[in-house]
Amino acid sequence: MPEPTQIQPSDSRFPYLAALNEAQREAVETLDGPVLVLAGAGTGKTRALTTRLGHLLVTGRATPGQILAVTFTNKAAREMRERVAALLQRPVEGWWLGTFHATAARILRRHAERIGLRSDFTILDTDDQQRLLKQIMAAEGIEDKKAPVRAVLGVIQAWKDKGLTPDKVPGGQAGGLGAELSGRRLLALYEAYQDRLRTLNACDFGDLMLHNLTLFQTCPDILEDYHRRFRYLLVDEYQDINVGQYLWLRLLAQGHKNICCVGDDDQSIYGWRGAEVDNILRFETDFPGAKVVRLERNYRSTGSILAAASGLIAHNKGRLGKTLWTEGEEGEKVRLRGLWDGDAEARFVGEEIEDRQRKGLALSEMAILVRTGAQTRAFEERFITLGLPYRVVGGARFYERLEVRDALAYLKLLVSPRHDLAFERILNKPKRGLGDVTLRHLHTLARAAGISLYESARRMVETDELRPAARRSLADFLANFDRWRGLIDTTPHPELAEILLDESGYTAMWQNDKAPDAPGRLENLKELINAMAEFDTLEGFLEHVALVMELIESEGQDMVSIMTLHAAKGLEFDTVFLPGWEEGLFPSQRSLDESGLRALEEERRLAYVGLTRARTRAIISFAANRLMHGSWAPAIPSRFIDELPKEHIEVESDSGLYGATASGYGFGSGLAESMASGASSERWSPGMERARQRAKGRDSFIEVTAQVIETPSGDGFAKGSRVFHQKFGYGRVMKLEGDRLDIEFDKAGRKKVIASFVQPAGGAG
DNA sequence: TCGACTTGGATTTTT
DNA sequence: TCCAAGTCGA
Repeated sequence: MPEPTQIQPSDSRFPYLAALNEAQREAVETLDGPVLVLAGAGTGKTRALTTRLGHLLVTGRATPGQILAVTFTNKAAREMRERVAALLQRPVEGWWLGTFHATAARILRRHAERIGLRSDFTILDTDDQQRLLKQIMAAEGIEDKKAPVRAVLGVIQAWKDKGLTPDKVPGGQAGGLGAELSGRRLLALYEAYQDRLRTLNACDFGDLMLHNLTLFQTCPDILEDYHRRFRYLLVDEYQDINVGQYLWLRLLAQGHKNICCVGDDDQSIYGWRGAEVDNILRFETDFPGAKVVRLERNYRSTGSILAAASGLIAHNKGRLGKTLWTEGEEGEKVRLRGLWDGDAEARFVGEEIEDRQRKGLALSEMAILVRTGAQTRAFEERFITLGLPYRVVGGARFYERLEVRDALAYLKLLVSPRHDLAFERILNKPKRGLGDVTLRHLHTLARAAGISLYESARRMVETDELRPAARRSLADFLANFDRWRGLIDTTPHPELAEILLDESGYTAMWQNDKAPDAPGRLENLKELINAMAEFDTLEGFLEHVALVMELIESEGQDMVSIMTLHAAKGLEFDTVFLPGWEEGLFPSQRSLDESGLRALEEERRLAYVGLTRARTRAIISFAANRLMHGSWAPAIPSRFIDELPKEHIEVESDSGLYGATASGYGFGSGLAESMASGASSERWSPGMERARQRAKGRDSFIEVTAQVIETPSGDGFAKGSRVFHQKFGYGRVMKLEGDRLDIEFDKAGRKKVIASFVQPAGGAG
C-alpha cells in the first residue's frame, strides 16, 4: 500500500531518502499529525527515526528548538544525537533530545517553585528512597518483617507509574499488602513519604514525571508555553511507556498534534515495571486520524531465525501483528540442544564459542542471553577455566557500588548541606564514634526545630547534650566540611574530591581494609574521580550521576558478552546462545504465579527479543537438571521450545538424552525414557523418577508440565521442607497427616492443605 | 560501637 | 549454595 510520496528519491536536496525502503520513507515523510511506526526487530527503526529528525530540520519544517524527542535510555539518546549529526554532517544544537526523566527534570527545574520545590532539588536514587521510607515506616511502628520496605516502595512506585498522586489514588486501588498493611495504611505511608521528599527538597525518579503532570494540569499557562514551543514530538520505544508517561505525552501532544511514536508491541518486556502494552495497542483510538506505518522488512537476521521468532511470537494474543520478511538467505536452522545439567550446558557453549573463534569469528560477535542474572555464573566459571575473555553486561552498575555511593554522598553533602540522606550515610563512614545514639539526638533536634541534620549538628556541638568524645568528633566533622567548602571556588573539582576522600579518612578506611575486594574499591574511587574531569562543575557532575547512572565503558579487548535478555534489547550479534529454556526458569514460574497469562506473553516476547538479536546463528539449549538455590531440581524443556516451528529447528541429540516421539519434540518423555534405559543411571535422582512417571506415555511435555505443577501425593514432602502454594505463597511443612500437610506459611500463617496443592520450594531433590 | 554469628531470601531493573 | 542483612555478646 505505497502512499504517494511528496518528494522524489532523486531529489538532490534530500539524498538520504534514497537509502530508505518504501515503509521507512513513509515513516520519515509523514510529518503532519499523529504517526505510529510499528518497527519490527531489525527493520531499521533507528535509521528511520534519525532520518525523520534530520528531514524535519532540512525541510525547514522545524528549528531544533521546536523538536522534542524522548527515549528511555541515555544510550538511545546519545545514538540518536550522533546519527542525526552524521546525517546532517554537523552537530545539532538547542533541541530537546533526552530520556523521559532527563527531559522531565529539565522542565521541572524551570518551574519547580510552582509545585513547591526549589529548582535545585536533588534526585534520589533507589537506595536513598529505601532508607527514607524505612525511617518513615519505623516511625509509624511498622515492622520490617511484616511489610518489607521494598514491597511498600513497590506499591508507591506503581502508583507513581500510573500518574497517581496520593490524593488521586482511588479507594479501590489501595489494595493492602498482606494482612499486615491495609490499603489505607499504605496510602498514609505514601503521603508521609511525599511530605518528607518535599521537606528534603528532593524527588525520586517517579516524581520527575509525576510532578510534571501536576505542573501541566494545574498551570495551563506553562503547558501552553510548551505547546507553542514543541511543534514536533518524537517518542522511541513507545511500547515501554507507563501510564504516567503516556498522560504526559498526551498533554504535550495536544498542541500541534504532530506526534510520532516508534515501537514494537512484540518487544514490550517491561510490563513488570509499569509499562503498558495497551498504550501502543490503543494508539489509533487515542490519537484520532493516526497513521500507522509498519516496518516489516528485516535487515538483520537470516530467514530461519526470523521464521523461528515469528512462529514463536504468533502464539501471543493481543498483538497488532506484523509479518517480518527478509530478502536475505535462509541460513542455518536454529539449533536446539538438550544437555544433562547446567555444567554440561556451560561446557557446550564454551566449546561452541571456541569453535566459532577458530573459524575466525570475533568474540564480540557472540553473546549469551540468559533469563536471570544468577545464570551468568556457570558460564563465567567455565570461561575462566577456558581462559576465554568475557564481559558480563549489566550486573552491578558502577554508580551503585557502595564505595562510589559513599564518595558521592560526601560530594552531595558538600554541595547541598541540607541533603540529610547523604549526611546520614557518611556521618560514621569511616568510623568516627558517631553511631545510632548520636544520630538519634540529631534527628530529634532536627525534627523539633525543623532544620536539616547538618544544621542540627552545628547547634548540637554548642551544647553538652552529647558525650564529650562524640561532641569532639562531630565538631571535627563539621570543621572539615567548612574547610572543604572554602575550597570549592578555587580548586578543580576532581582534585577537591580527592582531598575530601583523603582528609576524611575514607580512602584510608579502604586501604586498611584487608578484605579481598578492598583494592578494587580503591580503583573504583579513582575511576570516579577521573570521570568527574569531564564535567565543568561539580553540580553538573552530580546531576549526571543522578540521571544517567552510567560510566561509558571503554571498548578494549575482544570479549564474549553475557547478559540478561532484558539487557540485550536493541543489540545484535552474529551468534546468540539462549541457554536455560526450561519450564520455571524460562518462562519464569514466579512471573507466571504473579501475573498469569499476561506474564506468559511477556516471557514469550522476551524469547522473541532473544532470538531476534541473532544475525546468522541462534542456539537454544536446556538442561535436564538444574541447580537452583543450592539443590538439584529436575527440569522440563520450556513450552516455548514446543512452540517453535519445527521446520526451522535442528534438534541435536546429546548422547541419547532424548528420542523422538509421536508429536512435539517429545523431550519431556524422551528425556525420561533415556533415564529409564539407564544411559546415565548413576546420576539418577528421585526427582527425575517423579518426572519420569509423570512423563510416561505423554506425547507433549506441555501436559507433562501441567502435571508437575500439581505434585500428586504428599509423600514427596518431609517435615520441615520448604514448599510453595499458589495462594498462600511460601511456607514450611510442620506436620504430615496422610495426604494433608500442616504448613506454616510465611505470609498467610498456619494452614492445613492438601498435599497436591503445594510444590517443593526451589526444587525437589 | 563493633565484630562474629545466624538467618532467610534468592527475576527481569532503561531512569 | 551463596550472599546480605539482622542479632547478639563483649
